[in-house]
Amino acid sequence: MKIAVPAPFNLKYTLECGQAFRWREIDGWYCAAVKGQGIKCRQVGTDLEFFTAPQTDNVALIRDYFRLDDNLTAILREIDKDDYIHGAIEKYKGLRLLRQDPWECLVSYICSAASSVKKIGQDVDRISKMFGNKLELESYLTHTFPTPEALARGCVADLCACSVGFRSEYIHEAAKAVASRRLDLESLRRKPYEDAKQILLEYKGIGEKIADCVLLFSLDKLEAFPVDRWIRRAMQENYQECRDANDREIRAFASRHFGRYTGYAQEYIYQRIRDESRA
DNA sequence: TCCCAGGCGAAAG
DNA sequence: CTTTCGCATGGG
Repeated sequence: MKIAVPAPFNLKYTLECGQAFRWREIDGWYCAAVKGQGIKCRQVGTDLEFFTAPQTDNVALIRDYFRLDDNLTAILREIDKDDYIHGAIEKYKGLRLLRQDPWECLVSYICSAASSVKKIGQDVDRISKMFGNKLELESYLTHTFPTPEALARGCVADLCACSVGFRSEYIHEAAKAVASRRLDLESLRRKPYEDAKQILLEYKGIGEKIADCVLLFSLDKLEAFPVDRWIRRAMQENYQECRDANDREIRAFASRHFGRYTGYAQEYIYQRIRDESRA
């Protein structure tokens, strides 16, 4: 299956920027399990070629997951407020936020605390292999991310075996909350950003940064601006107003500086600071 | 071997 | 209220 994607669109930047953790590049194709479906895809110019399974040719899934309805040109124009982010926009133009599954996103970012992008992917893979279902797509073998019920049924020791360490109890508690309907992640999509965030903050292991990541990467809160150690450094070093700012002040500055799409600004800045410090 | 990693919660100031 | 420290584990 092949669809034309709206420019700008860059699949590599979108899948390798560190917002999602289970994509693997094999022979020029990106493969992953997304929302219970296997996806294998590649970009050829302005086309996105893909396979999905077990539902074949699932265009709706692709359009939703890659946020193809976002007018990225208009969004980038709106956040292009200064030289620093302008440089990031020029270099990473086509990077799109994803609309991930909220449950997988929540667990992934609970795993992200004091970890690395590589290890998070390993953790989520181990969790999927232990608790998820087998999935085959065009000879690519993987596992779906487990349902909250599957994780809630498991024990904390099994999660520990996935090498998530001190995060295992946080994950298990979240699984029980979602499986029991005490926490309805999908309902947060319809609530105002601040209300949704306060609900997530009630759970152990979910702080300001992780809540913002879940809201931004899976629940359509483009006004969220997750502040991690990299973003903190980038903002303090490049914005006079943030020189001595704490995380709360950095979020407040970003919100008034970049406007309603500050979450997109965060992802472009994250890419720039990561690339420049890798050198 | 040592240090760091898309933080967080609890203790201490 | 803000700052400091311990936390499990794997990778560089």
